[in-house]
This record gives sequence, structure tokens and C-alpha cells, in this order.
Amino acid sequence: MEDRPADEHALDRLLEATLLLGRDMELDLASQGLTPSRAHLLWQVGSRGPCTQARLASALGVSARTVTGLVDGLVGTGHVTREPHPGDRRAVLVTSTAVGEQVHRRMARGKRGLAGRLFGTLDDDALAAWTTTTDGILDRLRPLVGEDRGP
Amino acid sequence: MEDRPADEHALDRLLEATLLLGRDMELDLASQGLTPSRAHLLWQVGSRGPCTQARLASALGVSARTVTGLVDGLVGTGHVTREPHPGDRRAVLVTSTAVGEQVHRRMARGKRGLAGRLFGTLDDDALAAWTTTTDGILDRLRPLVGEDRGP
DNA sequence: TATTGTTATACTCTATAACTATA
DNA sequence: TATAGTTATAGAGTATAACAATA
Repeated sequence: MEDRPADEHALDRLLEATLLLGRDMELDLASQGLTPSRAHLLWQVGSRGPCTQARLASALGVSARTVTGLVDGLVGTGHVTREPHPGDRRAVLVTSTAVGEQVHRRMARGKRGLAGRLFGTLDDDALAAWTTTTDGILDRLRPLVGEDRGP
Repeated sequence: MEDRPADEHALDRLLEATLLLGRDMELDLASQGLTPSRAHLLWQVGSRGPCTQARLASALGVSARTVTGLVDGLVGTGHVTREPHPGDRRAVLVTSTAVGEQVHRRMARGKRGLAGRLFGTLDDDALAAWTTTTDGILDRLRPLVGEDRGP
């Protein structure tokens, strides 16, 4: 670790990508009346199917109280409903409505489109090289942050 | 744009890096009593020298009101002071204290260390290839988000 | 006893709008 | 008239702690 300037430059690129990616996704979601946190929750429900709030708290890495608030908001906008959990009367199943599923499909489409825009111009070899290197970066990053929550 | 699965996989990698990078930096800052937003402001002041709040609002991309709150917090913790602006009696100069500068140096050191840990294992060619590809990704990402605010 | 989710409370970050003091 | 910053107000997201209902 001998202070190579190119290393810091590379990290700056990664940080800039982080910033821009976040902003792009927020813009897209705001146009559908969703805040980032609510969109994230809706994405989980759409991808996993009906979930208990405890499971969502674990998947999102937030407290149970926070999930209560996010679900309240999404129930208010008609994206999800709270259904009784068959077999555990303490729990509820957060379930996508038709509108929620439509938004989830739109998010999935948007993600595919963004992937194509960002990486579609690379040939297979260049893409594979970039991905391999990024995998290595992630391997070195994960231990710094600690355990992942979620299935 | 013909839906290459590897594209979506690459985007997922980038999103995961985004998430982990954010978490790592938050952990590091929380250990010094700084929230992410306050740390971001302190970083700007440390890098640019004494700044008006208007300039900070523009650099951070937030409203004047938000800067007032962040500076209030940092004044409270002793990281910055508000000094009179020589030549414009409406404005103040947000200025790092000795403690603030010490934290800024620690942040700079942490950034160098992280860069080394993430990229230091790559040889020059692999690093250059990764950076070049990432530059291209950024070029395609920037127009989606729109204008940068900045100095 | 342990888990699920809610109420109560509080702090941070963010914004808009109205206002004061200066340019 | 325009700019720098504050006060006033509001809403989202987050957390911990105490509590109810159920396992």
C-alpha cells in the first residue's frame, strides 16, 4: 500500500458513480410519487412476494419502527396492502396491489434500460474484464462493512 | 440495446459497490461524531478553505436553510466557526477549527487508505483498464442526471 | 420467554416561504 | 432590486424504549 495516485483517482471515480447512480434513481422514482426508501421497500415486496414486516426490516437493514412508517406511506398511496398472515396472528403480510406491481415492472424495465445504456457499448471482453475487477473490489469492500442482512 | 444479461449483472455490481461504499464511509464518520451530511460539509470547508454558506449550499447541492442547520450542528460540536466576512457584512465565512482540520486530515488519510485497500492489489494495466471503462460509464451517466453544481 | 408490530418520543436532513440586513 | 442568511413551518427517514398481542 504505497500511495499510488491512480488508486485515489479510481476511488474518486467510484464515488462519483455512486453519487450519480443515486441521483438518477431518485429522479426516476420521484416521477412516480415514490421516495427512495419507499421504492426500495416496494422493490423488495415485488421481488419476493408478500412479506412480513420483520422480514422487510431485515432485508432493508432498518428497524421495525421504520418499516411501519414506510408501509403506512405505501398503503396511503395504494401501492401495497396489509393482509393477515395465515398461521401467525401477530404478523401481517405486506402485499403489492395491482398498482404496486405495475410500478415494480416499470422499475425492472428502467433498470434493464439503464444497464443497457451504461454497459451496452462495451464488447464482451471489456465488460467481462470490468466485471471481474469490480468483483474483486467488492470482495475487499465487504469485510470493511461487516455482515449483510437479508436472505 | 438488446438485453444482454451481463449488462444487468454489471449494474448490480455497481449498485452493490455504491451501497457498501456509502455504509463504510458512514461507519467511519459516525465513529468521529459526524453525520454524513455534516462530514460532507466539513470536507468542503477543509478542502476549499473558509467558505460563505451560499457557496457551500451550491457545492453541496442543498438549500440555504439546510446549510444553516448543518453549520449550526458543526459549530455546536466545535468543528467550525462562523467568522465575519471582510468586505460583505451580510455574509459569514464558515471556517474550520483546529479540531475540524484534524478531522479533515483524518478523512483524507482514510480515503487514501481505502483507495489502497480497494485498488492497491491491481497491477497498473488492470487498474488503467478499469478506470478507463469506468470513465466511459460516467460519461454515459452524467447526462441522465443533468447539470452538476459545484465550485 | 421470545417475537411481531405499534405508540411515544426525538433527532437529522431536507424543502419552501417570509423576513432582515446588506449590496 | 438582488443577495446572504435566519426564522417559521412541514414532512420524510431514522432510532430507542415501552407496550400489546400472540407464539
